[in-house]
Amino acid sequence: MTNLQTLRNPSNREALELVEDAIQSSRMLTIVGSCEVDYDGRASGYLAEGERLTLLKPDGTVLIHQNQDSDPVNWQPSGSRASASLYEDKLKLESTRSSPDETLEVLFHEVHHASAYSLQDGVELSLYGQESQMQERIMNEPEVIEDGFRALEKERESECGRIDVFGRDDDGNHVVLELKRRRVGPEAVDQLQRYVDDYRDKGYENVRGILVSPSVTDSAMERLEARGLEHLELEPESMTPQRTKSLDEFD
Amino acid sequence: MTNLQTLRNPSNREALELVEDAIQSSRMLTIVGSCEVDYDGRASGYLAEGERLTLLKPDGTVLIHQNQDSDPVNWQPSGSRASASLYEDKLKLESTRSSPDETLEVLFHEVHHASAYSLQDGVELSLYGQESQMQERIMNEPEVIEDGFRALEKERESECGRIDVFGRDDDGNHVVLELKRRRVGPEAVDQLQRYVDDYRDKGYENVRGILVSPSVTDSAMERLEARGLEHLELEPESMTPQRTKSLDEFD
DNA sequence: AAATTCATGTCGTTT
DNA sequence: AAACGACGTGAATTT
Repeated sequence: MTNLQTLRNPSNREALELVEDAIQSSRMLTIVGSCEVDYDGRASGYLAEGERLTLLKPDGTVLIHQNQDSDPVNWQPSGSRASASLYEDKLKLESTRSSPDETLEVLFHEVHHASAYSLQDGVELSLYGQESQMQERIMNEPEVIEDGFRALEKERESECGRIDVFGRDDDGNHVVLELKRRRVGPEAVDQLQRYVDDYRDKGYENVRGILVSPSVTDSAMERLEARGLEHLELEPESMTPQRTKSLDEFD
Repeated sequence: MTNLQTLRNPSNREALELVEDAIQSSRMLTIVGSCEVDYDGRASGYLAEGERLTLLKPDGTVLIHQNQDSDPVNWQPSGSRASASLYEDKLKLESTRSSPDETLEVLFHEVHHASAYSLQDGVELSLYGQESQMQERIMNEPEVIEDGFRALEKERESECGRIDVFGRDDDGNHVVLELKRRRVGPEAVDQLQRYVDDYRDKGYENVRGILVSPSVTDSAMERLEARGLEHLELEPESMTPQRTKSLDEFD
């Protein structure tokens, strides 16, 4: 890694120089110090003075992290534009974006530590066990749904969103599948229902709706039954269908 | 701030010492270096070697950030437990959690910079413009919904979730309100419908459902009309109801 | 621990 | 830019 710069207990003026340099040269920047934060945009917020870690990325992302929690206490998403200045002898980091118009102001009373990094990283994460992989599996092996099922199309358009998988069963019924990678509640039933409604409105008859997921909550199952919709148990990770009980397993 | 420790281009053995010390003493830790990452849990993933910034918080949170994006490329949420070791001369940071069982392994080939911080911060964010504030406003000033509306209860239980606001109108109808702080699509209509269904199932008659939000999409409006549900325009931030047209504004 | 919902959600994709 | 849905969503709240 080239260009690692660090300041320990700098004056706010020294810190400003590093911050402006990091923004200019598109380097990742960390600032640890005592600050207060103002946010105004979709909502508005104020965070009184305290010690936090602020991260400014080359793409404009700003993250302010406290001692706890995955989520930053304040932030600005990628595409925002940052600038720094001195305000009453304090270091002010300002980030703005548009649509929606939002501003984030971080006022550092004291900077304890600031660093700028040039990170070399072109690698992307490979992730397994997503809904898209359930979809591929079903397109390739439609029999995991049921004998005689034919998967005709994925991402088929409807009036209110895309249908994960559309197909036909052995009896010639149309079948709408809604896939979920994890256990789901009644909102997933309603999502399936929207697509089924849509095809019935278009004049299709004999439309079955099947929710495909590892499991569903009780209230989701009630709602499925009330609407005449079905559930099929399927795991995303191993992508193996419901395992039948072994001979040693009794009720 | 007490106890700021920093290592620049340390050996992996030196870095290990700092990491273990930070974990032991519950300090915030940043590690910038070249690493590969393995994740296994609800899904599984692999991130090949590259330079990133890793953040380990005192509460067990782990965040691995690349040059871009708000979201970490890999992470472990708060409550996870971290440990460090040397593995084939490399620094291995391992974090595990249970329910769900998940493990994250960060293998540093080279550490460029590592720092540990004790952050003093007991302050919480004050945030305005949330749904809960729309709710309070409506409980206090029910006339923002309509003349004669009485707000009887918030967070009232139903079979499938809590109703934001439950009340009665001037004609004695029961009224279910679903509040949203921003523009919403058809899924919000279905959420409202679930609560209305539930009260009708319980034998209530004359149940009105009103979606309260700054605006709705076209498909949401269609679905509202098809279901006989209503929409009321209300902003979360200023919390002022839909402004009536001034005399200068014509169609 | 399970269920439910909000969120300044963020992010990807398509229209 | 708007709409729509997935996400290893996270976080809060209640049962």
